[in-house]
Order: sequence, then C-alpha cells, then structure tokens
Amino acid sequence: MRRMRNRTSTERGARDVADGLHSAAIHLLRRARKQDTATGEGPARLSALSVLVFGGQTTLGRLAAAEQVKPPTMSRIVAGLKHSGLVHIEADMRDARRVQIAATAKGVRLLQKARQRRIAHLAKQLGRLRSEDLRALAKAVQVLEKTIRDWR
Amino acid sequence: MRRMRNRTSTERGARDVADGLHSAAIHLLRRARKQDTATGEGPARLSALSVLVFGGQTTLGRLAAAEQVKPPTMSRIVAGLKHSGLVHIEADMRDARRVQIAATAKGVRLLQKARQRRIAHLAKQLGRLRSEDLRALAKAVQVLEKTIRDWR
DNA sequence: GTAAGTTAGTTAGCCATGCTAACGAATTAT
DNA sequence: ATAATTCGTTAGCATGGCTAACTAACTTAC
Repeated sequence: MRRMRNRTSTERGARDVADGLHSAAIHLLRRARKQDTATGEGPARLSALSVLVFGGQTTLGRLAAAEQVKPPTMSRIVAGLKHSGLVHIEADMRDARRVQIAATAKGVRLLQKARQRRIAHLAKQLGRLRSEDLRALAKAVQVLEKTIRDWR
Repeated sequence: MRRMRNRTSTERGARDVADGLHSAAIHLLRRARKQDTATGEGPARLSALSVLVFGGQTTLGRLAAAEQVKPPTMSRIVAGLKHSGLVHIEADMRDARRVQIAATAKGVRLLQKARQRRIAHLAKQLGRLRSEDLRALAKAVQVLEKTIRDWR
C-alpha cells in the first residue's frame, strides 16, 4: 500500500510553509509559556535572564538589542530582575554611562529550572512522536536556526 | 537495559529538539510580529480575529477557550475589535447570556492583509532556502500541527 | 580647555494584554 | 419556587511594549 504520498509536503510553497510555521509557533509558545508561571517571573524577564546566563554579562543597551526591545523597556525588565535578586548591576569602569548586568547564582539556578520545566513539557509532547517525525523536526530546527541567523 | 537506554536517548533527543524549537519559535515570532504593527491592532486582537475569520462566528467563551485566555481577557479584546469595527456582536436567541461574535467585512479585509504581510515576510526568508530545506520545514510543519492537535 | 554634539540609561506616562475576585443576569436542576 | 450553575462584564492588579523628555558622561571641534 502506497501510504507515503509526499505530495502535500513536497508541493507546499514557501508561503504555505510560512503560514503553517507561524501558526504552529504561536500555539507552541502559548503552551510552553504556561510552564513558566511557576518561576514567578514574566516571559520578558526570563528571556533577558536567559541571554545573560548563556551569553555572560553585558550592558543594558546590548541586552535591549539582543531582545529586540527599546532601552526603556529593558531598563524596567532589568529593574525587576534586580529586585528579585536574579541579576546584579555594576558600573562600567571605562565608561561611567554604561551599566554592566550579570546573572547572579540565584538567577542562574532559577533560569535553569525554568528551562528544565519548559523544555521537559514540550519534550514530553515530542516524545510521543514516531522517531521518524522527531528526526524531521530536528532537521527543521537546524534549518530554522540558519534562517534566523541569516535574517534580513 | 536496552529498552531503557532507548527510551532515555529518545527523551534526550526530544529535549534537544524541544529546546531548539522553543528558541526558534521565539525568534521567528518576534520578527513576524513587527509586520503586524502596520495594522494598528495588537497581536491578541489579530489572533482572535483570525479565529473568527477562519472559524466563523462564535461565542465569547468559545473564543476565549480557542485563544487559551480567560473570559475577562477576551471580553476586553472583543471590545477593542468592536471599537475598531472589525467584529459585530449580537445576542444569542437561544441563550440570552451568550453573545455571538462575528468578523465584519472590514475585519476580514484587515486580517487578510495582515496575514498577507506577515506571511510574505517570513516566506521571503524561507524562499532563500534550498528546496531540500524547505521540504524539511514543510514536513516539520505537518508534524507540529499534529503535535498541537494531540496536545495534553 | 571649553562649548557643542553624541551616546547611555532613566523617568514619566501612554496603551495592550494577561490574571483573579466579585458581581449581575440568565439558564438549568432540584 | 428556589438553588446551583453558567456566561459575561467590571474593577483592579501586574507585566511589558512604546515615545518623549531628561540627566549624565563621553567625544569632537574650535
């Protein structure tokens, strides 16, 4: 029995793929985000903290750019993180206008737990897939990472 | 032991894929969202409108459930859409507690334009991929759609 | 070396979007 | 008829996005 008709997948154009990808991304994130409520921190804070944990200390402006938000927005996010003791802030020796922001040990721990929960939940869903489908997703992730890197 | 090792490695694979997928989804949506600013409506409103346009008229509660938000949140989103003339609201004949919400012609036009822009932008990026990579994404989209449908 | 311009971040104030609690109105069950 | 449930709204809180306007500090021009 010829059940492997790839017609639909091979004939889909970039537009259809884009459409489906967009929709899927929205729904995936809505579900993943719910896991983060356990941390007591909002998504913007967790995302910024993630940049600090995986990228090391940086300035507010760079952090804002990395998160694609404006400086005033990041200023408030960082203030919240500081208030929760997840980051510490110190003056830059070379340029007193700048502030250096770094995750604290507590920040690192919290982020890792959050990441654990979030990923575990999504992984649980993916774990129910046939390994063939999982491989397809793994390949797609590589393609997406490249797409994002080369974005114009 | 073999069984368990298989299971573990499958789960580990799922975790890595989940991680990458999560990260990619965040970055994709951040970029796609910027295209929507041209509509003058926020993401929650566009998303709700999309459900109405593609799924037809429904009640507030159902719309809230579809969007995975609580009724008060949807109540406000619908109020905004009504204020912009994108939906119209009428009483349910059978149950006077319910309100039936439907997209107006203006709402349909606005959503289609928004979708056009959003998808076109993402499609432009995807169009630069090798067709092999695009096929991989198309397959992945199918897998994701299934994953979301079967979500627990 | 001082004045002008530029850059980094903060503050103030707006809006959108999420929530819970508490309520009113309508329907359903007892 | 009364009680319980359901549907939606209102009020009030927090987060997170923005622009405009400001201060402080660095850089450039003179």
